Amino acid sequence: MRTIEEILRAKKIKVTPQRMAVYSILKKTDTHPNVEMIYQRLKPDYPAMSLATVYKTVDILKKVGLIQELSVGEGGLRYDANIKPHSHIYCEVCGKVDDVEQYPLDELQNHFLFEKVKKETGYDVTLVQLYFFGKCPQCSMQKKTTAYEA
Amino acid sequence: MRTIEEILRAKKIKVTPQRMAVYSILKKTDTHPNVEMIYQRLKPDYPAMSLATVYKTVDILKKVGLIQELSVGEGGLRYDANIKPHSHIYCEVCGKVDDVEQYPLDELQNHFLFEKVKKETGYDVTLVQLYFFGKCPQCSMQKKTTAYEA
DNA sequence: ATTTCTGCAAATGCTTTGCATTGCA
DNA sequence: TGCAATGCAAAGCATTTGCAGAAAT
Repeated sequence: MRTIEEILRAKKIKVTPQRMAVYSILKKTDTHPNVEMIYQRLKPDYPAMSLATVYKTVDILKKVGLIQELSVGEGGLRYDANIKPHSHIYCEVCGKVDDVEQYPLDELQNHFLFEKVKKETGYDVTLVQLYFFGKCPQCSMQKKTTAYEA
Repeated sequence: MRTIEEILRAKKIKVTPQRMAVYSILKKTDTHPNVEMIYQRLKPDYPAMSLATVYKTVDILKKVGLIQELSVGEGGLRYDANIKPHSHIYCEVCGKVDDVEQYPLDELQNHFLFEKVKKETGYDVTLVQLYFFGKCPQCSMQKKTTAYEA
């Protein structure tokens, strides 16, 4: 089991406090933050940290395979340090993203399915993402108080 | 079987040439274009058409349920008039999006799975999207001629 | 006649880029 | 010391907005 520092150094990528900080934010949350959210959580401890650095850092961590990128359909992207296969669910009301362990993504992740898809499409398949969409418990409970109320 | 015009009028949405044109572009392609691509294909026949109108139109068609929106991880969004459950595959080299019929998305779309996910997450689940990622046949064949060549 | 939509242009907001300075190795 | 990364500010894009004129019902 290699440390993050070892993984980075092995790829000739310098280990900096900013990079470690971004990774540690992602490692200790399951809220799937986007760049702006990561930046805001970093600010108290790293007041000098630049948003551009967060953009560059998530790019590097993604390329190295330490984090995964999620595209839940908001325009922007979200990040997750949990790289075990698992799927996600997006609340279309509040924009929250939660993990879904229930569905056996391993089954989708397996070689046999990838081969099946390759046979149909001709693509070399390397990754699969499963997204659910709906309304989270908190938003469902919320009494409707908007202009759209019936 | 209601016509698109009827569906729009039933929701008090006016039927305009621009809206019909956007829908017809999507109806006759399986390339999952984004807003800019739709705009470019529309231009020859509708030189006065504005990009803003395309943005507004896909939004309306999506809300009405005539088209679906895809988020393949480029940042932007793509559109598909095929609203039958099916999954998609994205070429990470050229950015092409193809349909995948092979995987039985119906199975994922079914009530039982939605209930299972609801039981775990508490979410009211309304939609599922399955995305594959990889390299398309054309890009695989392409002799590597970039600076990154080995 | 009324209401909604379109097209334009401006505004907004997110992401990237260039570059001097700083910091890791 | 040498190379890479950071932080800043500017630039670059994509998307949204406001509104006057045009079009649909």
